[in-house]
Amino acid sequence: MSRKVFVSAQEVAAKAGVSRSAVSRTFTPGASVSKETRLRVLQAAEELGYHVNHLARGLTRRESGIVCLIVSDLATPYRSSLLRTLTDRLQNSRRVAMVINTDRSDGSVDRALQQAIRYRAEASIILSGMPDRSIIDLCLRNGQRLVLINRDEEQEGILRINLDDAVAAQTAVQAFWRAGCRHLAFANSAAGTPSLLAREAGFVAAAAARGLPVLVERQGATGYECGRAIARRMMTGRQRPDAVFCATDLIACGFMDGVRHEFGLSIPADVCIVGFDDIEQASWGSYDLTTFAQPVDEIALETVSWLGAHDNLASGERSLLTLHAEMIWRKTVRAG
Amino acid sequence: MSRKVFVSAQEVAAKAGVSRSAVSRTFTPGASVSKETRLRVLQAAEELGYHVNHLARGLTRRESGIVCLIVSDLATPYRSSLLRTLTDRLQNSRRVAMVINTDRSDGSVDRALQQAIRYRAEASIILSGMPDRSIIDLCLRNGQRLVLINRDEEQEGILRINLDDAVAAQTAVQAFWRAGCRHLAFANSAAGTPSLLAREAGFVAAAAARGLPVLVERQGATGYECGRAIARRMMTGRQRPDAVFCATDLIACGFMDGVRHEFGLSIPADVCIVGFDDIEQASWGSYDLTTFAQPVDEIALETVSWLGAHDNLASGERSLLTLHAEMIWRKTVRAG
DNA sequence: CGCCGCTATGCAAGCGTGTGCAAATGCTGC
DNA sequence: GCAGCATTTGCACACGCTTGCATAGCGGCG
Repeated sequence: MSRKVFVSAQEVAAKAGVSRSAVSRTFTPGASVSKETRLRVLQAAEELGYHVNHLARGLTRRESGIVCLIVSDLATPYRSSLLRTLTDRLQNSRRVAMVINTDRSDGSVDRALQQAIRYRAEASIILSGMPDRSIIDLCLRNGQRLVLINRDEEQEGILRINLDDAVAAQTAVQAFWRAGCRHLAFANSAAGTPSLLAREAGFVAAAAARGLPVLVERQGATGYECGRAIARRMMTGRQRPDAVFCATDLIACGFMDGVRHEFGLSIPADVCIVGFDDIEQASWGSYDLTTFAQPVDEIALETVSWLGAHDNLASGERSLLTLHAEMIWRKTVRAG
Repeated sequence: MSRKVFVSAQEVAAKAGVSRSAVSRTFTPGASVSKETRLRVLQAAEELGYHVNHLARGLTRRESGIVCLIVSDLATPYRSSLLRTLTDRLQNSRRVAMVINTDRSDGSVDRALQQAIRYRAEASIILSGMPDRSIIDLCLRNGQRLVLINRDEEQEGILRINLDDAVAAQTAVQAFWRAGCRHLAFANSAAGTPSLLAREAGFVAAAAARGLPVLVERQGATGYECGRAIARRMMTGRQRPDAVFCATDLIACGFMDGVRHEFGLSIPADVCIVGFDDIEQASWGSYDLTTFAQPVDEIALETVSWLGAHDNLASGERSLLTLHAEMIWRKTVRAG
């Protein structure tokens, strides 16, 4: 019944009594059509239910309008909120998002990426914490523009968006100091992601500047369970910290739950905590976590605006963007 | 530099010393090519970095391999986990996911959907709670197959996947009853989504079967805040419930935080709680929520398997699938 | 009136593939 | 050696669209 397939520009042209070119031009912004024919075409198109075939258009124009989002741990609060904002912004700029899930470690990632290349995606945005070098190469070699979020890769034609992790870490140290904490610790995962490492290094350095050592713990995959595991280790250790900076809000949530429910300690009286990301759960009553907000909106904005700038000629184009992560004060750090 | 654009089958053919058709057939499963030429083509393709252009292929084959995921509240735990599983499953079946974000209420949704139609997406999967009727129509009218998840639309050529919400609700009532609770309540949002309504109705009916009335509260948008608001209302009301079934885990989390932190009550001693979805946070130490698990894997599996069955001829095809939501026992309901 | 310049339109050549059809090739059995 | 058949290959057209080029129309100006 509705298997009547699709309407082509040809049919619209026939119905409107014009040439196929006229139809094409009607749907091409900036083309030369008279007001009158444009109207007739639009009406005919409306009646027939015509939609420009972007496969064909992409073929001739050599630009597909497809942007590919390469993401791992998609179901994680921070990632999913970034994904939401990006898809929203992209579709508001007349592009469309194709998402590639890199959770599996078998060959399916490569296969998926090749899929994206086959669709001639114009750009890839990599949200994945640790994209293979090979993925990046593949994208570039196939003429895609590339945006890396929180990732360390220096190369031509790619935009990197990072956060001022070191500054944030310093702010955290300062907050802890004012709260009277002198036994600092850092809770990290074993993932080794650049941004996580940067926070850790920044924290250690800022603490050292005040003459404070830092107990660093790295364990497991970035997430809630990792926080709980670290809580167990730290709180049974010889020297209990009284302030811990968690590399991630998820880690912080796990850490807080561990500290409270397994050790009966209270926050911030016994131990102060600061997280990073400002995921939704950080604001929930059970946590009320002081943390640093990922400037998700800004990231998305800068990304699509960079995609919009087609002049990828000058290799001197500003390719590294460092955004600010603002501290959100809640209740897990004692007032100074 | 890498702006050398793309390699076409023509070039591969030249390099391999065969006709372009041979190249095409090499990359078309089931086509007739001799082992020998296939090998030569593959090698040439490898060296040149050739990737079949799916825009062109989609054009002639009249199937794009694109599946469109229409989703609202993408950053929500349940939605994002469903999205993750779906993208994974899709790309494992040689398809690719295009996501359309319907959070904004302005025209951008329609625009985005039209975008998907323009790419000749083969199917749309609607995760959005309340898709406009017009969206559904548009998809169908353009020859897409349609999968509706937790949604009530009876029509030809579409697959509906629902949960046995009523059974779950009945199970919840039973659990509450065994725990000795006699003052039941249902915490719902004002969204009016079919599945939410089904849970509510099922709960009320099952309670009535035992002669128990149910205090029903509907408020705001589905989410954490909604749960907190309802907690405030219910706990200041004349008759405090001692058992509440929350339409969603997010609502349950908000409700629990409200009950605990604003009213100092304890769970499950003072009030038993059951949620729905089994989001990750439900298993966190601060909640340890007894809830019903969305069979996310099963949903994704059924979806792509249905997409794989190309015989959409018989209108009598099984188009409604009711999956089971299993109860996950944790700590928010007293043992029977 | 003739020419210029501008805008609107149509023609036709692509864009990179898939695929039906016919020709070519190779193999088998007589 | 030849008919008969299966397999492989190439040709050429189709898919639906964009766009350069040429042409037609038209108003203005000298």
